[in-house]
Amino acid sequence: MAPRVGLTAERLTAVGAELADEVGFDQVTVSELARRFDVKVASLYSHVRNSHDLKTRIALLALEELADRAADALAGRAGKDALVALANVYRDYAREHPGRYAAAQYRLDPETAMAGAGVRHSRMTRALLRGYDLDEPDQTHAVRLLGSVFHGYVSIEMGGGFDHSAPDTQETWSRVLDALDVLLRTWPSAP
Amino acid sequence: MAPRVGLTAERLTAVGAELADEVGFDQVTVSELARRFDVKVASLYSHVRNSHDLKTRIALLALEELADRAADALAGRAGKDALVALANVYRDYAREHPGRYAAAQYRLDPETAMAGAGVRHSRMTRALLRGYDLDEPDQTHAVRLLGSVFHGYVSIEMGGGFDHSAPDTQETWSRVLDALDVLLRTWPSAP
DNA sequence: GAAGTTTGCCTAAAGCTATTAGGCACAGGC
DNA sequence: GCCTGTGCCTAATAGCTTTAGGCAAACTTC
Repeated sequence: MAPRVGLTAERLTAVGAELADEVGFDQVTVSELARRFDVKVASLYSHVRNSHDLKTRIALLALEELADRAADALAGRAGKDALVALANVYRDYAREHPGRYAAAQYRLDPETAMAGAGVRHSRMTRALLRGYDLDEPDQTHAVRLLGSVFHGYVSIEMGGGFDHSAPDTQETWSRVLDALDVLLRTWPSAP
Repeated sequence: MAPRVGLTAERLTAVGAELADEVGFDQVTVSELARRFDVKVASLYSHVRNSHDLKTRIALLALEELADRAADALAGRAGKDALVALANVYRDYAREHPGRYAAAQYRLDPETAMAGAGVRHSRMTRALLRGYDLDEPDQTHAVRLLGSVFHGYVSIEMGGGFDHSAPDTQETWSRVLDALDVLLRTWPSAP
C-alpha cells in the first residue's frame, strides 16, 4: 500500500512534534502519526519502541530546540538584556510551539534526562547570572527561581489562567522581568 | 452482581481523586474507577457524563480543597508570615496529593472555571498583598508573579527537575520566599 | 402488605488506541 | 538477473470509552 515511504525515528519524531503543536502533546498518538505518513500503525514499531519512546524523543527534540534558541539569545548579551532575552525565548517558544513546549515537560527517566539538553538549560541560566553578583549557593537558588518563574508564568498563561483578569499579560510579563532584574541585583544574602 | 452499591457523582469524584494520587491524574480512567467500586464500567455513565466530566469534577474538588487550605493558612497572618504560609499550602498540597494537584491544572472551559474555586485563589493572593504596599496595576502583576513562582517551583520540583543539582530544595524554597518578600516590599514602580 | 413506577446496575456491542507475531515484496549487492 | 534483507503489511489480542437497551431492586402509594 505504501512501499518504502522512508520512515525513520527522526522523521517520526519531527512529524510527531508538528502533530503535538497541532493537537496537543497528550493527543499525540502512534495511530494518528501513522495516518500522517499514510502507513499502517504496526509499521512505526520498527522505528520507535512504543508510545512512550516516541514521546520521549519528541521531548528531547523540544529541549534541544529550546536550548539552541536560548544559546542564540544569550550570545552577546548580559545583565537585564540577557535576562529578558532568555525569558522571551521560553515564552515565545511556548506560544509558537505549544505541543513541543508541553513535550519539554514530559517526565524523563534520570539517565535520559542527563543525556538530553536539560543540563544545557541550567548551565545557560547560570551563565546569565554572571551578569549579576551572586555566589554559591545563592546562584543555584536564583537559577531555580528563574526556572520557576519562566515555567510557571508561561504554563499558566498558556493554560488560560490569566484570561479573565484585567491588565494584559504582555504588560505583566514586562513588569515581572523588571522586578526579577531588581531582585537579582539586590539579592538578599543568607540570614 | 453489585446491586445498589450507591454510586453518586460525589463518591466517584472522591475516589477518583484518591486514584489520581495513587496512579497519577492522567492515569485516572473510568474503567479503573469502576474496578475500585467493583462495578461494571457502563454503570458509571449514569452519574458522570464521560471521562472529561469526571476529570473536571476531580479538578474542581482539588481547587476547592486547595482554596480551603489557603483560607485556613491566611487566617490571622499578614506580611511575610502570610506569604510563607500560602506558599507552603501549595507546595504541601502538591506533595501530599500529587494527583489532585495535577488535576487542579486540568484545563477547564471558561464558564466552569468561573463557577469553580479558581477565583477564590486570586482573591486570597490579593488579600495577602494587603500586607505589602501595592496599588493597581502592580497588585495584579504581583498576583501573577506569585502564582507563577508557586506553581512553577512546585511543578518543577514534583517533576524531579531539581533532583540532580546540589543544595536541597527546602533550602532553596526558603531563600526564594525570602527573596519574594523583599521584592514585594521594594516593588519597582512603573518606569 | 401488594401493585406500580422509578432508578440503578447490568449485558451487549462498536470504535478507538497500543502492541506483538509473522508474511511478502521491493531495493540494493553481487 | 538472482539473492538477501529490510520495510511495510496483515492479523490478532487486549484495554479504554461510550451508547443502547434490559431486568430487578427499592421506593411510592394505597
